[in-house]
Amino acid sequence: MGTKERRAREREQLRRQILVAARELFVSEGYENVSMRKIANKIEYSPTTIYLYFKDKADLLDSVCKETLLNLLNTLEELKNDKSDPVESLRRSGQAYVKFGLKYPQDYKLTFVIRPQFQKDLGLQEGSVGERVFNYLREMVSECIQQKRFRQVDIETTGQVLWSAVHGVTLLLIDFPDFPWTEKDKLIDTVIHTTIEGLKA
Amino acid sequence: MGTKERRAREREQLRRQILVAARELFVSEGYENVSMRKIANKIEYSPTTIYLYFKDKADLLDSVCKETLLNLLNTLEELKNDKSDPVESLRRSGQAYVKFGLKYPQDYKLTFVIRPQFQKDLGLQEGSVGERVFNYLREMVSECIQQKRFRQVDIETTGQVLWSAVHGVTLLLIDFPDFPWTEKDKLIDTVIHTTIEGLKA
DNA sequence: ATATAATATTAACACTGTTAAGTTAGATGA
DNA sequence: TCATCTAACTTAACAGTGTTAATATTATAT
Repeated sequence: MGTKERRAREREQLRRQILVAARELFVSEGYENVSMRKIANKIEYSPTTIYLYFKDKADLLDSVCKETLLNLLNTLEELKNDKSDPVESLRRSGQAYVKFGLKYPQDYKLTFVIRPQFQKDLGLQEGSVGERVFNYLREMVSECIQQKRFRQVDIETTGQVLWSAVHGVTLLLIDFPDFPWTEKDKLIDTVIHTTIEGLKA
Repeated sequence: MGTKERRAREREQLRRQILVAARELFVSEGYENVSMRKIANKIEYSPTTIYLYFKDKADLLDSVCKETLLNLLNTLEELKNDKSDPVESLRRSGQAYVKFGLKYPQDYKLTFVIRPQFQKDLGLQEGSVGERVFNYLREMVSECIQQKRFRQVDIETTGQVLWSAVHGVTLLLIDFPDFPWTEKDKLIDTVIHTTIEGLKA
């Protein structure tokens, strides 16, 4: 009597299919240029079927972004083996963060700019992926402080400062591609280096 | 024979009326929730009249944002009399920038996030207001370097680093109001202070 | 008064997100 | 086996979108 399980599996499969189609379209055409009908066409279902799996378009976006955050978290945690000095670890994490944003610029914008516009009250709730990402940052920072490599600043503020820096440079590079930037990698390096220098003991 | 002038004046008046109505609605309801019909209703004209004054909705947004940039520029240039030490001047400019963004969060997002999404190729063209804002930053930075208060870094990169920092913290505070931030002013201070410290000689 | 130019409106097109009602197919129980 | 029930999906519709073309109105110039 595995029919119940099979049904559940099929259900999950279609849900994923929708999610994949939605992400592809959001990324290639931009959230506001993607209609439920376009997504439906892509998966060869009627538009209203999507509503059996997601509350509305914003919910669809929400799910896509949660996946993105999970990908970001995995990317960062791959660096955790790195047992070099904590400041160098933090620097690499910053690099990885920006690199992730520039590798998937549309996903990054969806997650950190578009989503907050539609989904209010995402204040990093208990156990969310967003919280886990920020916890990662906290650990990195905490290590630097414990080892007296940074001056005695509080962990929260320091984490937020670092986040501001990498978020800022990532978004600027994405949003103003025609601005006469310094060579990209140099700019990213300098942003991270400058911030870290400013935090040192 | 001042009828031509009067007509031109009236034309400009209506143009401004549209612009004001559009900004108010964009700010209170968000760009994507504002329809041409809503704007038209507000000024008691038919929707299509707007198209006699603006190419399309994106053009309307564009004009609103140019105004915002001008306001930002004026806000910053008021500080120019400030003949205190150049590092302190720069710090105050950073403060003013973030403060402006938080005072008009929707306008800030329209200008620095929404507009680039619709208006491609705004790479800081010759003589634009955006260029003038960045020039302001260049001057501030250049003064710090000339007086040997910063180490010998190139002006462009330094400017971009500072912009990244203030842009980042501004957007984060706007987009994630429910995040457990350090006390706002302290965070802003720390972001700017840290960046400047990292640039010092 | 009439022709001309500028300005504004009406009607329409092809879309949008979303809901309510209706249909179909497969599993369940007798 | 047959009726029933239920989950999955679709059709039709609503009120709204940006934008264009054609039309109407108004004010100026001749």
